[in-house]
Amino acid sequence: MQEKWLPVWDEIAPFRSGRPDDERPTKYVLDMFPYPSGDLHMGHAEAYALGDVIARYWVQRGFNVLHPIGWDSFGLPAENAAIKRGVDPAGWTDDNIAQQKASMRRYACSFDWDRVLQTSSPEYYRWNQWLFLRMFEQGLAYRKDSAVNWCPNDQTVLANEQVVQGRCERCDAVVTKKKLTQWYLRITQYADRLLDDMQQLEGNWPDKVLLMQRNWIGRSTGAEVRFEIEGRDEPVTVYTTRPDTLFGATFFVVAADSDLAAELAAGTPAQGEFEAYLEQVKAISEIDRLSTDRPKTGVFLQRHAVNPVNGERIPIYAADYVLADYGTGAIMAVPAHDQRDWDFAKAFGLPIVTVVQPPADWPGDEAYAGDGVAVSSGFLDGLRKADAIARMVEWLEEKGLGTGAVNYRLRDWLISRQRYWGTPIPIIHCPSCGEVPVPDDQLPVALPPAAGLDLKPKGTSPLGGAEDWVNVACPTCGGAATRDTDTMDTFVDSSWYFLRYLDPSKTDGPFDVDAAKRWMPVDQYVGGVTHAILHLLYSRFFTKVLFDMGMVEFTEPFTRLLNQGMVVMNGSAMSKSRGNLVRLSDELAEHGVDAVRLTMVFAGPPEDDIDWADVSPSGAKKFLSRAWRLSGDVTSEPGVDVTAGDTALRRATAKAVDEATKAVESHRFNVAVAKTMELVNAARKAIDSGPGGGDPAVREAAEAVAVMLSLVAPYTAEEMWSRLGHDPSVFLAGWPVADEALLVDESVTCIVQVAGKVRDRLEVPPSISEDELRELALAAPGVVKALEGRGIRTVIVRAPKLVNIVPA
RNA sequence: GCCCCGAUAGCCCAACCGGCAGAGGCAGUGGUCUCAAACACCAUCCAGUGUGGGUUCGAAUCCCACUCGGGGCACCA
Repeated sequence: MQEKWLPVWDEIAPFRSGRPDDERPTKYVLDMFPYPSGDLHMGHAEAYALGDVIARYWVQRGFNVLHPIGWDSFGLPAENAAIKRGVDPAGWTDDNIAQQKASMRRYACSFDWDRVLQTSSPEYYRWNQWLFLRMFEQGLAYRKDSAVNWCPNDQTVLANEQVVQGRCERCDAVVTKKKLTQWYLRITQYADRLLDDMQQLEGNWPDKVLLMQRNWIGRSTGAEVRFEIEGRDEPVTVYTTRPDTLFGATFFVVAADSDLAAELAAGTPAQGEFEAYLEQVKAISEIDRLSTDRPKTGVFLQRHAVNPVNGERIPIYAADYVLADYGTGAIMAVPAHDQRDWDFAKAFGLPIVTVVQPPADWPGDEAYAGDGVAVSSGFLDGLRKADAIARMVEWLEEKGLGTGAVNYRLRDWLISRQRYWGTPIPIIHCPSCGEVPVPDDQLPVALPPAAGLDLKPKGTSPLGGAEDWVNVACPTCGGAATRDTDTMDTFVDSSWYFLRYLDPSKTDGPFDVDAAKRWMPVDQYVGGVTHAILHLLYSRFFTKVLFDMGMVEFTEPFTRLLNQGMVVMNGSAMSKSRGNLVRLSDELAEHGVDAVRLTMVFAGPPEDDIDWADVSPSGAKKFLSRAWRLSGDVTSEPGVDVTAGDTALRRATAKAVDEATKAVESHRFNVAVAKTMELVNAARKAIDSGPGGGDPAVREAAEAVAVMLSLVAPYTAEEMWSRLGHDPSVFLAGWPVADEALLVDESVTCIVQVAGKVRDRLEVPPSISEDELRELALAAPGVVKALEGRGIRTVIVRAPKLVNIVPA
């Protein structure tokens, strides 16, 4: 069947979305683009089957649907594979893309093949560079020197987001810290908008994803407070969410790995001890550092700060439980009301002063962080937490000692990577002019050929080895200068690709601004929950930057988001090492494309994982042939007057169509399939033991089945459509419309309960009045019997479906 | 440790606003067809909704507590 229909579909191109005279309303359905690391696998098969249902549904509903695909083709896996096999990453990547593309076509995805893109092509990454330069101009892209996450295995830096539990997200190596000068994107400048604009997504994105994004951004409100330091001209500012506990601050802690700590320790008797401690801190892996039950360590720096509210001298410690890159890298410690400070105070024998009254039954063996009345706090005494915070901020601002402040967990996005297979950063370093952007008309800064370069990870970018490429004249002064040798994080590529699809071959800009007005934002995005934070957050950030640049008119790129689950085998993720890998190609060979797709869609709700051991592709295949046989048993001609058909079957058809429609729109695709199965069963019955295959209602049902199946099983549906006497393609046949009149039942079965138990049933017209129904119910034999002369307390009537009689 | 989600038949899953627990499928059983088998078709078995309370005329559905499973966050001051 594949050989038969693929060329026909190529001819018709039912899913081409770029026709200029197309007057259908538009929809943009987007599947997350794949990484070309090999052939498609089961996970792809699930994701694309689900995206396809949505895209094909809207086409059937008469929309001009943009459903594009491309490849996220830059990145470490390609490079690592290329190194291992000693081949060029470009060639390797292109081979995989060709293979995946062929598989997608066989899998009959409704992609618009006129809009394909791949991020590793210079025509694409040129615009990464262009966007980077626009951000550079606005100060949104900048270079800074700091301790960064370093993956010793991949020999490259990682964004905060790519460190999971202290390990490299990709290779699981334990991440270390390294001091480097790196490029960052100032995403923190958009933190508030990233948070607040989530309102638009509420209800349309999974709650889970919104929650994860909120947590990731981690906005907290509090105050910055200035502490005088003895023997230092400048005060040191700390950030706290609990300014109401300022009277309870009994010591002061600076992050051991901060510059401030080194400065404060310098020249004190504690310097030697501090330096030894710092060495020790650096030696601890991120993993150990992150473990929360680790005992508190630190060094007294032999210096003191002054608590601004009461003038008390408090000792300054350097410790590693304070983070250098959050807030100001220094804190006021209030052991009575912060568990970490409590633990530290206990370890170092520091005083603990209660300034918020805990409840009477508080055991007092740990910090009390809850609400309560302020005590021993001067002007705050008697105020509850919220009021005390407000009062303290007011007081600090009056005295010029501090101010209300907001902080974020979110850090700026580190985008430099010391690897080859990525977008070169379009900056030239000139000894006299500094960081000079590559002029737009010299873009793209193309990657030098991999041949001759040492791609093996060694801590510096392989591009540094391409001397002809690195050494250039400074665009500003013409003097000898060098190119930046780092490449961009591949998440840059995927942060705006959805815009590039609008005109993937555009040469005078990253995307077609007018087309964006027509198509964007994406109506439905489909992809795995693995990208819940990274990719989605970055895409949202880029969209807001583009909005500020006036290039787009919306602030959120993806209106609705569907996260499909994973395909697992026997309860766990498939992997070669586990030996539970199911190969997509094997499944396709055994059951066929339609059966595999149907299995994916029918397995359960799309967001649930599919355990391949629990589902039945052979069952799916059986159903498809059952549906297909229907089309052969229809003996009436196309266009026959269906209103003359058997009413019972017509009702069944209307009901199935109606319910399947609702199910598809609410993404309960498994239910939509079940309704289609139901209709097939009803039609079968009508043919074998009802009015027979010649009845027009049977044709109506079979045609509805063909169209409904076209979302999931395109080959079978097209074959059915053809056997039913129609020209291709069933994809454009139009979604069946349920006749409203047929949806109203002639009579309804009314349940009559006595004390909540069903005692009788009545066949009543749907329009029956409450009073009428009450009377009928009270007279029903089952009711009379159940009551046995008992009195009646209440009768609850829910016409026309239910009556509940409560006996006295 | 904190937060979120889930638990319905042997299995995967349905069940609208609280109203007959079953739409669909897998597996099973019995039958029709067949020389026989497969296929196909027909029929049929199977749970009272994780546990314990509560609200209600009525709870799978709402509330509380717990158990188990999955996920997220985790020295962010």
